[in-house]
Amino acid sequence: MSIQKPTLPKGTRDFGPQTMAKRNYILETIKSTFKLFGFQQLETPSMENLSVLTGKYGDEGDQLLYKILNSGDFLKKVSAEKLAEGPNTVLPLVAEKGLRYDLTVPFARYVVMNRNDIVFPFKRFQIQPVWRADRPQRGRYREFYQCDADVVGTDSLVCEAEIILMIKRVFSALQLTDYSIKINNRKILTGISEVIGEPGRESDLCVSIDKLDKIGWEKVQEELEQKGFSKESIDKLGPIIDMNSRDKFEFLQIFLASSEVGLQGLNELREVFELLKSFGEDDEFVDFDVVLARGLSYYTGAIFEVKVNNVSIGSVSGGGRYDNLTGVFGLEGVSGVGFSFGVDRLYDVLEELELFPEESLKSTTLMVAHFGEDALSHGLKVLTEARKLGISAEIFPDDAKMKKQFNYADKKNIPFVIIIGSEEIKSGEVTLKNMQSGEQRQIGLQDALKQISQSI
RNA sequence: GUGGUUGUAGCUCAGCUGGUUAGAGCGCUGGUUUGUGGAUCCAGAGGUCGCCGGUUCGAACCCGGUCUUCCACCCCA
Repeated sequence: MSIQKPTLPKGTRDFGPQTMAKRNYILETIKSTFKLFGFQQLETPSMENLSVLTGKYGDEGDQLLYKILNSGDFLKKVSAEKLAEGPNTVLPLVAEKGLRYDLTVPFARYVVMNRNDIVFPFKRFQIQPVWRADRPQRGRYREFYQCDADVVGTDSLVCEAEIILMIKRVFSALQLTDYSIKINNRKILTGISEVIGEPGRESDLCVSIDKLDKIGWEKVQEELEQKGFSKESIDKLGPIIDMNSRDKFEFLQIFLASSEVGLQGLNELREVFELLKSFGEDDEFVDFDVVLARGLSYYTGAIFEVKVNNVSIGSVSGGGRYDNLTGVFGLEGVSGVGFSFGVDRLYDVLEELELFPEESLKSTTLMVAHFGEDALSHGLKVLTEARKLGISAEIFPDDAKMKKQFNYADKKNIPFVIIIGSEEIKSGEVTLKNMQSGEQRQIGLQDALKQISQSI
């Protein structure tokens, strides 16, 4: 029997202790911010019934869903004729569950199932892994975490403003100082498509315009042409693309004059900026970006996207307002606005900018090193005393050489070591060593612990 | 899903157009120091060269398949 090397499924990762420490630093910051703004946590199962998931993400999305093979004899319902009809017929017969693809659909399902108990507006946040059978790349995984916050059951633009505030709070807590929160409104895009003479085609327009940053204006024009946009329409788009320096509100007020919905979007956006002022906040970091589209087709109002400047990573957060979250599950009229932090990408950003604080890496504060059995049992009391004071402490559990014990403390980044041996047992004191400075001296246990608590 | 790319020690990589017992640095273990860690010095352990098959007298090297990695497209966080 040959021993096989264990491997991880494609596109999945382990998070080791150091990685987890850093991830938790990010996650805790986000979580506390959500809570501060009155959001409550929701968790839903990793698996949903396939009927809940399919058809919600388009044909491509369905391809990317992980399906779970039925337990037991999963071929029970598959006859030879059915099999001959191909995979689309067989799939529902062999799999009735799937792994969640995002957090929005499970959330919608939850809202519908609990509509009588939920008090609207309902503010929930949810931080859980999702799965997609995509082909992995850097920063793209088959299992990754989403970090969503949504408010449903209100049209108030206060929610939009608060999303901006939450993003600002999280980023400032993470010491990020160079980033921009891009904001736009889907209605403005609709208005633009009307004004240029291509009404109802804003989806196609959005998808192409969204690539402006990546591929440039020339290529966007080509793509639009390919999609059947007329030359005149595309030309009318020109002023929008290079309006960056002018007053956007002023310009669009005139440009969109003939489009009711466009003007409405413009007003909504204006109000969001007004609300920010009412909060006593400025619009630092906030950019009105007319060409921000986001590929997602279900946004109907505000659209957000956050980019950290001068790093190689794309957007780290995004979201928007949508109508009718729960319509597919038979509950009409529940609209909302939500956004999401890309934890994995934030991690990469902080790593690239070296912004993880030292403290986020420390595990144990104090380690007890000892010589032999007597010293070890003496050391256990030290642990108890330390833990009473809230100092995270551990003892080297084996009877090992000092060198080995110190090595362990060093590798684990433990800042303090208390040494116990026959001398200390005799004198009733302990030897406290500061691992960073290398200083050490014999003092009473309580003094030593006091010193440690003060330094953390 | 389409096209390409990568895979040698725990890690980062050498390995000449296929030729005996596959190398380095870092790390690891032990010693120098049987009461002291983090750049000293010495010694040592560790590899079915991703996996399966083929070509060959002979394969880490060539061919096919498969898995994995990364990249572009599609799409997306």
